[in-house]
Amino acid sequence: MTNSYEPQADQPSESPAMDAVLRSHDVAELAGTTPRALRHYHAIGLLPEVPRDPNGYRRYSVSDLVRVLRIRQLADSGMPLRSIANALERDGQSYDELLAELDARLQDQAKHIDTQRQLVAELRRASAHNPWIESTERSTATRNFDQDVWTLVTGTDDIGADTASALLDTIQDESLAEEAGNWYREFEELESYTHLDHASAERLAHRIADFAATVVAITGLTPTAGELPVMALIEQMQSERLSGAQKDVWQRFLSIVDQRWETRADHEGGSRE
Amino acid sequence: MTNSYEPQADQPSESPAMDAVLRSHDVAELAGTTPRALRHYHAIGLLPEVPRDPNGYRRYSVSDLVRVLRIRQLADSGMPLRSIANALERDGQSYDELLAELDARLQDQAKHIDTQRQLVAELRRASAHNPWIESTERSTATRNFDQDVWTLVTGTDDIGADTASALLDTIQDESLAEEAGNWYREFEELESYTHLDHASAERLAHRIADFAATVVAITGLTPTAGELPVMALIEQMQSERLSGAQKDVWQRFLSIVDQRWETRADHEGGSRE
DNA sequence: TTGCTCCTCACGTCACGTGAGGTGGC
DNA sequence: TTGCTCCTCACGTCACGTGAGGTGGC
Repeated sequence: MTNSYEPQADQPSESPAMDAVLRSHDVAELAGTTPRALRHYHAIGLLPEVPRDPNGYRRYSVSDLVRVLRIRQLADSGMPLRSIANALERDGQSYDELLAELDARLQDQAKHIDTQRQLVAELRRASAHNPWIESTERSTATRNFDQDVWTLVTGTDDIGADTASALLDTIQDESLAEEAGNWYREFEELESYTHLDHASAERLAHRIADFAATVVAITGLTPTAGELPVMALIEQMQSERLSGAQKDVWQRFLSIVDQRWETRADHEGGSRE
Repeated sequence: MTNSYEPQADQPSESPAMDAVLRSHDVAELAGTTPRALRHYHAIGLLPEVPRDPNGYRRYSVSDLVRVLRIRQLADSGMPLRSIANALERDGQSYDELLAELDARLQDQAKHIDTQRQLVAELRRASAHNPWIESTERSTATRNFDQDVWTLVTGTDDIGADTASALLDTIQDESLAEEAGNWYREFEELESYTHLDHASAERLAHRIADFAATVVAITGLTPTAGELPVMALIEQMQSERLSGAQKDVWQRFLSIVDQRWETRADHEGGSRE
């Protein structure tokens, strides 16, 4: 296609014969797309079929190019192809309404992405500073277990990630971290034992219960957390993966906490309902 | 699944039997998704197959639930499923790098949406105030033609939409709008004529050329725009859609402009190259 | 004859939703 | 027997990209 005149001798006309042929490649390039995309538009009826050359090549007019340009303007703006045909046959007023709707949808998408980025930020924060959970002092099995508990707590809706984080922060407090580390190490060492003698089990269970009491006192949390569905899941995971000795100690720990709590509730004349 | 103990008589164990079965619906609900999605994860190998009940139902453990929760956390954050398996078996350091990459991609997406919204805004501005083009004084054919020229000019890369807008604004200037409307109405009335007598054609062509000279003087644009590829397209569209009389007048107009320009270039001793 | 552009199928993409058709336990 | 949940195919979605296989003009 050139800018020069090419008068056709056989066809006298006052205007020059500007019959240079636009083929799919030309139209596509001018509109910033590909021949394949044009065929796609034909296939879905968005772009009417155009006449063919004897060899089957499509012959586009400038008017066809204009339609393709408009299709691309709207598609590049994020409008789905099946809305575009409709949009192009509207007049100013309702055309603008369509664009307003499109903009609203784009705004929703932007908000959604923003939400996703906040989730990513939360995941990064959680994985970055969870020294208690990530501590390399612990065995792989223990670490995996703790990470899974963390996922259960933060991933289900029962307990907010905030509450869980606050709890972890409390435990990581200097005055508590050492004692936590001590009983947890003992507990971890039971990993490969199916049984434990009564006295040792009771001793460790009480130690954990004392620690729990301290945490409860500091945070103001109540042990009724045991009634949350997610706690049932955690208990079931314990039965799936803890050793016999560990399960024994943990059951004793839970019994002690229950007893103490009931005693206290009686004293205060309160009820747990 | 309840929080109560259900000891199994045949199987003495120190820990309660927490063997409540998690089925696809349970796991899906706890993780905020659907059984169908879980089957999909199995199918693509993201979630290992789990044991079945005699009736073929899948039996999930809490550990399986944990994996699903992690899958959903990442998927909700916008990570594609095929990256998630990889992400879940990494340790802290490289896991965080993956999340950083994810965040970068999300940021790109946000920018893309922002670009799209700017395009929508441009389209709305263009359709909102183009009184010259949208004027109901003109015939449908003329209006369509002008709109198509506008699309060609703004949709291809030759001329910036800014330059085009500035040109339109100039024409819409009060001192020019009336004369523009006058000759354009005359030109439009030739819509259904194939021929026009020599004198009338010359008179109208000169009138248009005078107007063009005024615009050129005001805007400082040079008539070399005729050498741009998009001008060839516009000329071809004229040959596709203008009447014989209109094409005649337009060719005369172009000749007059060319002559005047060459004369002036000679006077100034300049050249158009 | 080789290279280039065009053509028509037709599969693949992404994360499931949605029937279709069938089965097991209340 | 009816209703519910689960199961396995298998198609549809969105806008083309990407070969596969073939043809016409230089």
